Amino acid sequence: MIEALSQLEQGAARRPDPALPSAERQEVHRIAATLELLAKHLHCTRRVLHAGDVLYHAGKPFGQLHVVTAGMFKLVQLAADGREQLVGVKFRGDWLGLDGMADGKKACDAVALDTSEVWTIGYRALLEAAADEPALLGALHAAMGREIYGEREWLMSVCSLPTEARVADFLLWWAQTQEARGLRGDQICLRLSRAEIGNYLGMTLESVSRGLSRLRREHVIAFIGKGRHDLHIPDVAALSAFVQRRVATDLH
Amino acid sequence: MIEALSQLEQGAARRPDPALPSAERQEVHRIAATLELLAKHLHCTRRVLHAGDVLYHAGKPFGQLHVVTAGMFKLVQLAADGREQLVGVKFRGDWLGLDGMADGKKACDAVALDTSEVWTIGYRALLEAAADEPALLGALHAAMGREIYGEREWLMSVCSLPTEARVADFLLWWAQTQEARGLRGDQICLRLSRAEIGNYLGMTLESVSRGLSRLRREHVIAFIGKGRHDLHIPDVAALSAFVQRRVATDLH
DNA sequence: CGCAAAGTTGAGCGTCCTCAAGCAGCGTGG
DNA sequence: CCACGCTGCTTGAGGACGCTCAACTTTGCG
Repeated sequence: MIEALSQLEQGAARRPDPALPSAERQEVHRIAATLELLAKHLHCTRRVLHAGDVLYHAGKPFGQLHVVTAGMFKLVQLAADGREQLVGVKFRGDWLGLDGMADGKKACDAVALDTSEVWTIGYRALLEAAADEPALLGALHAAMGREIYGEREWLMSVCSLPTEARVADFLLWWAQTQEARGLRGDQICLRLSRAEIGNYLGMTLESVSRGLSRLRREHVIAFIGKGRHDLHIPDVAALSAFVQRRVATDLH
Repeated sequence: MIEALSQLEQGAARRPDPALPSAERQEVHRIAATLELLAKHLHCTRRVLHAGDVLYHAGKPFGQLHVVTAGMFKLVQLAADGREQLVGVKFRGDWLGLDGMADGKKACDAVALDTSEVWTIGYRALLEAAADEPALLGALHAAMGREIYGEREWLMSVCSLPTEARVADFLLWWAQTQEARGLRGDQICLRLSRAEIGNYLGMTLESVSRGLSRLRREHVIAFIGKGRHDLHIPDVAALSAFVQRRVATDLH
């Protein structure tokens, strides 16, 4: 049981350091190791979804966990009073369905944003297999810890950054997330509408549009092709600097 | 291992306890059962802290988990650029230190807001004990699931409610949280300064003050005593209605 | 009693939202 | 093939909400 902790307790040294190649490698490796672990000890049902497909709906009984192996998902939470909130965007290596552990029911919808693949595993099966291979638990717990930490980071952005910086910070996060997974860190295919981004960022779609336009005008980003969904980030550091400038002036 | 799930998977079904009136009793019972479980199977170090005492600092190596048995804690996260964010307030039954599972280091500071008690357990010890009593894992996972869900709920408030409603929603959450734990649901001792509340809610301390004043003027809340920290909620439903009114008009 | 710290309240202003018009991409059908 | 309409995006003008700045009040503590 002790070995289970190696992954968890040693993973430590990592801090979000922009574009450090080693950090990138490490994340890629971590994900690959986790998937290998799952494949080795569990029966993983693999499923391919296309853009718009719903992996699960809120309210569905909990019992399965999913790991994204390719593509992207959005998580949408619905409040009793009808408010709808985009609460997360998930990439390769992220786990889906963790929120259902609270009360046995999924708390949100998970919808594919692109052609995606998930591996589905039973929660019970995971626990049973963990008796033999405790590292499985380590992987689950690390995923949950990342989920918690990531949401807090996000809350900080929403609470402390003005709209344009929030848009920039969002793109920065997206780019770094992709890069950490071995994908291109300088190019983003936004598969969310302006309205969805605005919902996620706590602003109107017009503000998102204005923010993106501002970034384009300052040559921090550039649109690719006709559509306004694919964009290029010539210099990630410049994007980061854009955010920091707003923080600094805001803290006065 | 299967039995471990009873708590998790059936907890959803609202345990049939017709005599006991509310979800309140259920939550109280759940917490008591969890604490009993921990005490029975683990060596829990009990520690009392006073207002201002730091339970742990960010960056400290992960290895221990804490369960609040009395009092209240705040969680403060510090960003690399100096921004400080209050990311949570924790009461009896809540777990502390879960965020450290992501990368082996605590991600935030935990500070007692009042005279409080925590039970501290080793993560390794928990895993080892879970081999005999799988319900321990169920408790841990449920706590993490609640953490994730709660943060998403909070994100929704911050993103979709105007300032005054956010203040009201915050008080409502606080009152309901207390009530669910068997404490008074109509009385709140805010042990946070206006500045801290503002930080948590993503607004300035002046806006918090104005929001509270507005609620007092409309007799939705009332201050108790000289200090502006203790307040009374004559009608929780009215507080809830105050929030909903803002949602409705905002959704136009 | 006096000082420091925290909270309240008001006035002015800036950011962001609202409303509205115009534009671009794209599928459909004449 | 282009007209057409639909949807989503952009941009502008005006206004409202919330922030800034500042004065004042209250509380708590030596």
